[in-house]
Amino acid sequence: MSVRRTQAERKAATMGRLVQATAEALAELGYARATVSEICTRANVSSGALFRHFSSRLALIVHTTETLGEGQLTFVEGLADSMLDTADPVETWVRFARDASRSDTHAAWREVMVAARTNAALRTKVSPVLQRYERALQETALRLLAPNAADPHHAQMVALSALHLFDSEATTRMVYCNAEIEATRLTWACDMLRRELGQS
Amino acid sequence: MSVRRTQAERKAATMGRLVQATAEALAELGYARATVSEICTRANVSSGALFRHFSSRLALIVHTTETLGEGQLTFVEGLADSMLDTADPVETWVRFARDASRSDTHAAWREVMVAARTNAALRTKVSPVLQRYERALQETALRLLAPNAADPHHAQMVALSALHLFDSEATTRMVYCNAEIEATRLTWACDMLRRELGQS
DNA sequence: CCAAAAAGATAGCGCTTGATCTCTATCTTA
DNA sequence: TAAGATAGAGATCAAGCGCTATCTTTTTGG
Repeated sequence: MSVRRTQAERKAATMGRLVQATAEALAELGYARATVSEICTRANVSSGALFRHFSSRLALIVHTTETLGEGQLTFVEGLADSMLDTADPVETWVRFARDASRSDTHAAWREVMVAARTNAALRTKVSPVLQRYERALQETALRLLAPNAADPHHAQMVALSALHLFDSEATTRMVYCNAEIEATRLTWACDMLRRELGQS
Repeated sequence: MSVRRTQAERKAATMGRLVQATAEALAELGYARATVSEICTRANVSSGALFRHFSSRLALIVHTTETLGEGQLTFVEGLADSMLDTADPVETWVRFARDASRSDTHAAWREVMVAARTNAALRTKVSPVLQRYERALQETALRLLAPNAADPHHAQMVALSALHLFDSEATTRMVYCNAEIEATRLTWACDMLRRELGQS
């Protein structure tokens, strides 16, 4: 070892490991069981070191949530950029919606949001993060799906509703999975979205 | 006081109080913080008494979940019965979907389902409960919305997807509420559902 | 009316939690 | 290179957890 690193580099490295470990623990174990010691074990960092960089478990989780949101946004924006002149943006959007909803990233994100409902301190910290995330997502949806929509608000609402479709499905499918419905829902979502956005 | 009751009545009464207290604690505090002592305080029952009737906290929560599911089902079936020959069953269904999604009952239900994703013991116990619930809901939806549907499976999927729309909304609206979208979504859901079911 | 049984209350056990404290290792600056 | 600042380690703490053993109260059946 003995690679010489600046303090800033050391700090960034361990903070990065902590954020990733937090996301994994949230996805695998849920909010309540993503404990400080669990996260420290996964990140290979002592609890003393954790509390040097984050004032509390709450601060660490909020920071992790922000990072997850930013990651998702850059991904979907890149997706939109590369698909702007594609034949079928609706299929791209629906596929993204389902895949993203089922990802570990989204599982961690949802754990935080569900916990925020009953945790006032977490909620106030995370509410603006969710707001920024949804706003950015709306804009990207509009840009990709209905750039010339007569009623942009309506088109955005429809696009976000498509996300909701798979978001709720992803929440319960780990408990009880209805494969038949899931398959038909995917194709139906594409058809329905085309119909609903087509009248612009 | 000193009202003389049979042992069966005493037992049923305290079990009922425990179930209701569990549901309230789940809705208000979430799965992790719906602790045994919290539930006992709300139900005015000692923890010793709790563990006489329920072998573990898990057993109590599973039993509460079953009770909540049955309650929802009898409610929606009653709704369907009284609305069978109504002019606009779609509006009834969508209104029910949104109101139910926002109820404390559903909040408690969702807490259990979210916890089940990362809790294997809870998941195996609660999976058949969710399965029965969804099956019954599908049948009722079909009976109310599209009794003569050419493709019953498709109609059921569309009806359940409408539920998902508001379910996901209800999860996040406590953290960040977009009133504008919520309002337009309600009317759009009715219109969309009519279009999608109308082709039977 | 009274023993047996069932229901309920109380105390506390073993364990885990988030956070803090002290101390050492490493890096930075003069 | 010495002095000071930052990063990390690890023991420790009070509080709260699910659960059980034990005791008291209420109901039951002969």
